[in-house]
Parts: sequence; C-alpha cells; structure tokens
Amino acid sequence: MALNIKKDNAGRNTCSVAEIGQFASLPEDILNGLQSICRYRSFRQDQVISEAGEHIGFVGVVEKGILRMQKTDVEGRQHIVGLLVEGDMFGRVFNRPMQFSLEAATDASVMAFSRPAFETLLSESRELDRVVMLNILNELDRARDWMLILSNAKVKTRLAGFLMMLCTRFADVDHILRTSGGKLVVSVPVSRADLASLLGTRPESISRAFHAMNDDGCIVLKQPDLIEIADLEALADEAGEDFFDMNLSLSALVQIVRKKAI
Amino acid sequence: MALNIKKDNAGRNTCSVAEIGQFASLPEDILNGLQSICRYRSFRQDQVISEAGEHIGFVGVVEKGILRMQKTDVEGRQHIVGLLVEGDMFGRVFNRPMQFSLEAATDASVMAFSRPAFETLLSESRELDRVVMLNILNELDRARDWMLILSNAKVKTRLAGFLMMLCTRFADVDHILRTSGGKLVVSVPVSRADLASLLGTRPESISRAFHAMNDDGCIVLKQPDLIEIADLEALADEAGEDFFDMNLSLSALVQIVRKKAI
DNA sequence: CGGTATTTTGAGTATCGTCAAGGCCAGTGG
DNA sequence: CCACTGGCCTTGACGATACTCAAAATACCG
Repeated sequence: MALNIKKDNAGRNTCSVAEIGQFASLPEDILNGLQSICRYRSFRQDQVISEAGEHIGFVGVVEKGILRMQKTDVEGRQHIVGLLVEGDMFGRVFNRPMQFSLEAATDASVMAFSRPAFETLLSESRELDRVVMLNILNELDRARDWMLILSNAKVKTRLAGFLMMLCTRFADVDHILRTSGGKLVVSVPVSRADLASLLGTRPESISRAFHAMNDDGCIVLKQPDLIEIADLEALADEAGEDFFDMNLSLSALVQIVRKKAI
Repeated sequence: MALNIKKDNAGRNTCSVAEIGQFASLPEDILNGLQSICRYRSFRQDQVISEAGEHIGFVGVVEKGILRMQKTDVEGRQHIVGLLVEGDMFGRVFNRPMQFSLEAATDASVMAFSRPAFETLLSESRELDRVVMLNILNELDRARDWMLILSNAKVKTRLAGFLMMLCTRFADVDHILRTSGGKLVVSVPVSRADLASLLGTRPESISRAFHAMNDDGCIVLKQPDLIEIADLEALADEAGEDFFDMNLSLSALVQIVRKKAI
C-alpha cells in the first residue's frame, strides 16, 4: 500500500481514504465523509502514540509500519499484547479508554479520524459500522491465536508458532514476507526484547531458540532479523499441531509463497 | 440471574429476554422480536455445544453455568482459550465458522436465537447492533487480559493472575465470589486439568502452585475448588504489577467485597 | 573508524514437565 | 453398612528447560 499524500484546502496532510482496502467498498457519501475528517500522521520508531488509560481523540488506521500494543507496569517492564500492521484499526470507538498504550515498533504512518466525527459517520452508515465490527472480530481472532501460541510450554514451540503466524496472517503485509531464490524469507519486524515480551520469555531464551532451530535445519538465520524458512513443514511441526487448521492451512501458505515468487 | 422459564404457544421452552441485563434497555419492539425467536437450551457438564469449524445455527447468550472455548488438536490435547459466563454471547454473528469448539464446563443453560432471524433483527435495530458490538469489545478485552496473564513466566504468577481475574472480572457472576465471616471466598469453576490448559501448564504444577500460595499465606485452600483469599494485597503482588490497573482497581474490588458482605 | 546498542554465549540455579505412586471423595453394588 | 471402583487431586523424584547474571561478539550509526 502506498497512498497518495496530498494537502487539503487548509494545507494539512491528508490522503485518499478509498485506497484503504477495507474502506474501498463503502458508498461514496461515506467515503467523502471519511475523507473530509482524515488526517495523515507519521510516527518515528519508539514514539508513543497513546498512553494506557488516555482517551485518544481519534480513530486510526495503520497505513505503513508496525505498532505495538503494550502495557507498561510499575517497574517499567513492558508486556506486549499485540502488533498492529497496515489496515488495522485502533482507538476505542466507544467511550472507554484503552487499557494499553500504543507505540511505533517501526517508523509508521497512520490515518487519523477525529473520534466524534467518526462516530457520527458510524451512526449514519450501516456499512461503515459493519467494517468496524469485522475489524474488531478480526482482532479478537488474533488475540485468541496469540493465546494459543502463548499456552505452549516451550520457548521453541512458541517462537515457531510466532514465525508461522508471520507467514500466514501477516503474509500480505509489506516487507514481512519475501522469496529469494525460491526460498521463503521472513523479516522479523521487532527486536529480540520485544519478541521476548510478546512470547513471555527473555531475550536470551529467544536467541537460543532461534539458534536451536537454525541447528535443527528448519530455519536459516541470515541476519538477526532475517530468517529463511528452510523447511516449512518442520517448522509447523515444531509449532505444534495447533497450526494445521489455524486460519490458513499449510497448502494455502504454499500458494502464497508461489504467488510471491512470481 | 434466575430467569422465568415458560412455555410458548407451541409448548417449547422460552424465557423472558428482557431479564437479560444487557438487553434490558432495548426498545420494546426489538425485545418482542428477540422474545419470539428465543429458545431455552440446557447442557450437561462436558456436553459439546458446537464443534470448531462448524456453522452453528444460533446465536447464544449464557444464562447459567460456564462454557469453555477450546481447540482440540490432532493428538486430542485441549487448549482452552477462554471461559464464557452468564451474559456472554457466542456464535458468530457473521458468516465465518467459529475457530474453536464450545463445551459446557459446568451444567449450563443458554438462550438461543436462530441466527438468520437474529441477523435480521440486527440489521433493523441500531441498539441491538450496539449491544452486540459492546459484547465483542468486551470479549476482546478479556482475551487481552488472558494474554497478559499467560505472558508471565512462572506458574504461580499466572495462577495468582487468574485468581485476581476471578475476583474482578467475574465478580458479578453467580456462585464465583462470596464472603464468609468477612473473608472473601472464591470458587474455582473448572477442574485442575482445565485450569492447567488455560494457564499453559500441567495439573501437577497447578496443584503445587496452589499449595505454595497456601503456605505463603496469601490464600487458604478450604477445598480443592474453594479458595479463601487471606491476603488480597499479597495475591495481587504475586500476580505481578499488571493488575494494579487492569479493569477494576484493588480499591474497587474491596468495595465489591463490602457489597457482597451486606 | 570508534562508540553504542543489540545479540549471542556461557555457567549456575530455579522452575517446570514427566512419570509414577498414593490419597481423597463420591457413587455403586454387595 | 461396608468394600470396591474410578476420577480427581496431591506428592515425590528426576531430567529437561528456562531464568539470571555476566561477559563477549556482532551489528548499527554517525
């Protein structure tokens, strides 16, 4: 996704709402309504987008980059509970504050819609309402997938599950999945520390698990954050049986790989 | 919640929809619509309500008892990803099959609404739509809370987190939380095996963690499934700092305890 | 090319999973 | 009424795994 960034009448950054996949099918008047309240915002890596408990004034859609949703506890330790990628929505549509804070995991840009105006549109358009609801359902699925991964005992299993998730659910996301010489290459979009936080362990254990899988031959660590999937089936095996019918089956994944290869 | 069970004209079980908390405020015509498509269904413990992947024909609201949402993998192992209690809705409102199967963790009864009819009502009533959306958002919050709990390394921490969750989020649920002689008593609604599955560990470890906390003095194991919270602050401490601002603060919890004591 | 942050490796300790055995309770049938 | 049975919970012992702390190696950035 590469949006056209423009200036509106007042000279503020905006962009074409219709280019966002899930909005594309909305009726024109709603699109126009969204367009008129849309602002384009950029965030540098590690920049805070919103604090937990705060009522943010806008509803956002990630356009580029990756955000992390996390809770920072009293001791300053972070627990990451999810990653947001392009197309994901955030910001409570209703009145409650968010329980988690949001930070840019990479440089990122989002489209922001002022919340009151967005809610007005929401109550006017059943189609928009539906898009929002589907988005929330999608997030719910994701959260449950995380739970499945987290409920595995061994770090290696959880890490393999995470890699499988990158291959399937994040397959369409820019710069995560590529093919090079017929091989599937995944770029891990977060640091070891963030990964450890996501998977409920320590960076050292993440590192050991990566290298163990490297020695097993199911992956090849080309760079710390660039992983070649040498044996997808072995990886799926490592991840446990949970994955054979997650959201995308292995065969579907192979198709994606093929498509990428073209 | 103790609903009036009645027979409708055709002699089938039904009950008063208006008695369900979240539906109470709906406009009368929608209530009547819901009423006319509502069936009352009971399930015995461990009875299967729906299999993963299956398109169930109804949308349900738990009226009594507890359901577990789980995934059974190829080896027959179960991973529980959540518990449903009274007031919780289930069954995909949209077209996708559920990824998880649903079973009665205890004897349970649900109100079932035929799905096509429910969706018709949904498209007619913005208020009903809103109720459903809030319910989904609530589930999302729960799933993230589970993730926070699961991302702790030690079993004792996760178990303490689970107990805190029972005390806060499930506080209003029948028969979970009571007071006896000024003390807060929690009844754990699932077996050790289910608990192990929820918390990503083994029954033996759950048992050891319970007894360790018993020896620490923060809880008293009156029965395997009946736990007196002897020192709430110590328990919260054990659960990690994540809990000091979950959804209910400790002080709010103390108020609940007071209310129960009356 | 130097300086800093991140990743990796190593060694020692704590925790957990596993297997096996024992205890408790409820329900059953003599 | 009691012995028997089966399910669940508990306990013990041991090997596997992961966490901690510390230090080295590597990658990153100006």
